[in-house]
Amino acid sequence: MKEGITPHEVVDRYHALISSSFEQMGISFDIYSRTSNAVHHETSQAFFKKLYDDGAFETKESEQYFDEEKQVFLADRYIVGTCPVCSNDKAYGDQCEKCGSTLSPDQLINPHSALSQSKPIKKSTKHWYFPLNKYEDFLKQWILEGKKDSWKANVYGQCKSWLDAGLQPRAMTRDSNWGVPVPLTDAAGKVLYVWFDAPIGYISATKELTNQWSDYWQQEDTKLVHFIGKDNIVFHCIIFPAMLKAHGSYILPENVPANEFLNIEGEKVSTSRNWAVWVHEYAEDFPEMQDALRYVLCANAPETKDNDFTWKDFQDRVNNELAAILGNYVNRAFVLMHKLCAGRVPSFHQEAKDALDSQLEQDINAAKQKVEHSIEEYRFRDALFEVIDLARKGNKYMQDKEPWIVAKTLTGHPENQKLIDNCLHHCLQLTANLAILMQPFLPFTAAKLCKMMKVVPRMLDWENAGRIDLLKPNYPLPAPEILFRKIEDVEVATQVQKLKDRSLLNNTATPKTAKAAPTVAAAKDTIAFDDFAKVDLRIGHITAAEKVEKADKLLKLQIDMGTEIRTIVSGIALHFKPEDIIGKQVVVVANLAPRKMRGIESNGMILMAENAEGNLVFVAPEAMTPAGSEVR
RNA sequence: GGCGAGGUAGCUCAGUUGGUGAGAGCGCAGGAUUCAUAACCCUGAGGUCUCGGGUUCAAAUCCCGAUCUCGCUACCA
Repeated sequence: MKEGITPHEVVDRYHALISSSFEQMGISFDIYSRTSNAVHHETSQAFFKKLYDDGAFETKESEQYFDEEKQVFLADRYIVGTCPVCSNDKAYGDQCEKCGSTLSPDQLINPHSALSQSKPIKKSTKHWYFPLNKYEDFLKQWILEGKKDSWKANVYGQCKSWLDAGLQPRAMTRDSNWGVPVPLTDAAGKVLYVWFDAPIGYISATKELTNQWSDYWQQEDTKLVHFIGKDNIVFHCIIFPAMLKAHGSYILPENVPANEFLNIEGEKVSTSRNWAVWVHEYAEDFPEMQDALRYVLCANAPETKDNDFTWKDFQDRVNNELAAILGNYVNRAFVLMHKLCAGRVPSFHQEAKDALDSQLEQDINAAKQKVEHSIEEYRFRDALFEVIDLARKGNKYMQDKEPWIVAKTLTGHPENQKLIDNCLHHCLQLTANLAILMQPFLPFTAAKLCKMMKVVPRMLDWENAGRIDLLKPNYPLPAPEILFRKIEDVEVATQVQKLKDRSLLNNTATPKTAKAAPTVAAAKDTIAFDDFAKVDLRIGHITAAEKVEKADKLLKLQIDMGTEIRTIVSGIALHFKPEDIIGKQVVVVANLAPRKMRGIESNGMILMAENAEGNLVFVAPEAMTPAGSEVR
């Protein structure tokens, strides 16, 4: 949290920003709410109370150390005291780093708070645990057996992974002052665990929307579907359903079609590194082109695996699919109609109907079925493809019929006007169908088409799809407008450059870390010089490095300390290859108590700088400095 | 390390319960055309379906092993 801004103000700001971004892109919600509302507090508290009254929770009460000065409960590692085993007076509540003993805070002699140095009092704290393990059988049956065929492989597999590993009771309360208070008399200073109350927020929002909220949540024929990213699967598929089951009067999710991740230009999206395309900036750079972005994001959605958004691909898809296939189709249909049919919707002459006409009618109907089916199966990529494919069929139909060629025969054969009429009649009806089918994906373009076809928005009702009598014959239509303009090469280059420039800027200008840890002091307390002087910092040279087996993050380093070679285990394996760091200078905390990691004793610790992304940089002297040199 | 999801033409992806010579879109090459946003339409080239074993009359599809990518998880003070 930045200086002087309350969590509530942060929520306000982002709620507004995100809300307006959705609006700009034509994404609307029946209710777009937040969990800081009163109705949500009531709802989630009532939910909790119901489970509580039913005895669904297990409480675990424990005497925990409490810092009276800071008014917070202290996590084990924020308690320091004397180790009962080796008498080290800097032992932590969970472990003594000198002798490596695993400790509990109670074992410490003369414990004190690491936050304020004050002597913590023992205070009893109680937390309510939801015994997920008791719902394992239910979840296994419900998901592993019941959802095997309907849920996506990535979702099903992730759930199976959790269930096979075995579920544990999970604390549903926290000691904090931000959040929804636990609705019990003996729970002062406690709030609901965020993943307990957040999904209940869906229920709260429904209540906010309508008095009929229970129709959405308590009727057997309601389908509850969660559209989420893969990082939220466990909460929506395991924890929330178990909660709903425990409560007893709610329906369970029908499906949770979680998507994978979307990268940008080959890199993970990161707001802190500013590797992102911001909606409000897109809106500025590409005015009136919301549908272009909507199209590309949907056509390239990570439905089955992680995908990559690139501006080049954006350009290709907009230019080749939206502009050349869809936009151009509509345009040529309108232009031809103006040239060959006097600017009016031509009649269809049954007597001149041929096989191509019948085929097109079938195609229109089939397209509706396919789009519908795909949407119901949550296959939006496929659905969108079918929309474009229908335009493709329209282009082919027009090409096969060649009304502009037929027009040249009119002087000798005036009856051929019927062929032209039939062709354009169908082409226009197909355009109307395109408007309906594209509406869920490209609402701005659908609206534009309505205007061009001079029909009311109601024509876009889904039931109208497949019909070939949507436009009335003899109805005069205006000149067409261009639906999609092309994206120029320079625009692609500009966007890519923008992305890179900004991200670079962010990397050099240390971003604010946004660690949400309210019970932990942001800055450490002042220490006396004597305390600092106890730390023996030295320059070391890495002489050897190898990966530690069975540990992804650990490297076993040999460090030349001048007088000795030390073994230090460090959690940097994800950032550096062993062979690349040999010879590097590092700053070593030389008098840190030894600690065993993965069975290897580590004698000291090397200093690294870490940015908000968790990227590591060596802290080292600017110039070559002999091993063993002191750092002060 | 354990677990999950992926690895199919240059790119993005389809490939139902194993079975007619492996598909689509884009890109590329060639052709045709001009109503249209140098758009559309036609034709074509391109893949030892990540690799190695196995089961089978038959495997992209099933089994075992390896490898790469992403995620969850453990180990990082």
